[in-house]
Amino acid sequence: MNSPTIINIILSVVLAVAGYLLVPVIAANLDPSLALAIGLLLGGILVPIIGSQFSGTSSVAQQADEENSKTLYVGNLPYRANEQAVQQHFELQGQVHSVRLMKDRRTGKRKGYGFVEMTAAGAEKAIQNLNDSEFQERTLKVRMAKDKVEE
DNA sequence: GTTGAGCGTT
Repeated sequence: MNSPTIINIILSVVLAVAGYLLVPVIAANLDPSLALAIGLLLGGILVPIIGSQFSGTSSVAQQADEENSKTLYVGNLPYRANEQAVQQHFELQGQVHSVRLMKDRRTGKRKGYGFVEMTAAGAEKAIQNLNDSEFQERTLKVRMAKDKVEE
């Protein structure tokens, strides 16, 4: 479950060893220990980027909270609503991890719906309290999101 | 600058 942490360590070591072995070939007069340091540095920079491509998480601190998080589908949002307002609205029900308002990739115009990721307890409360409730003159639709691995 | 059912992001 928490394999990203282990994978990060392994990738860091692999990159460090690779740097240790490759640098003498590239620059024969360079200190091998310096190559090891460069390898570790590359690991520290690249691994979080690579890891985020797989798990969607970039911080170890977030993983504990994301373990029991659920994604809500929120429809009928007003076009003028921004993520901050939506997040503050849902935070009244529980801890909000992320808010994604879907917009057209070309024009950037909002499509009027989005996804709110929050704790399981907060998600349940949000559905009960925020579904069919008023938000900036609009009646919200709040449900559990499809597909994505939940719970 | 408009619109109004829906389930998306590398």
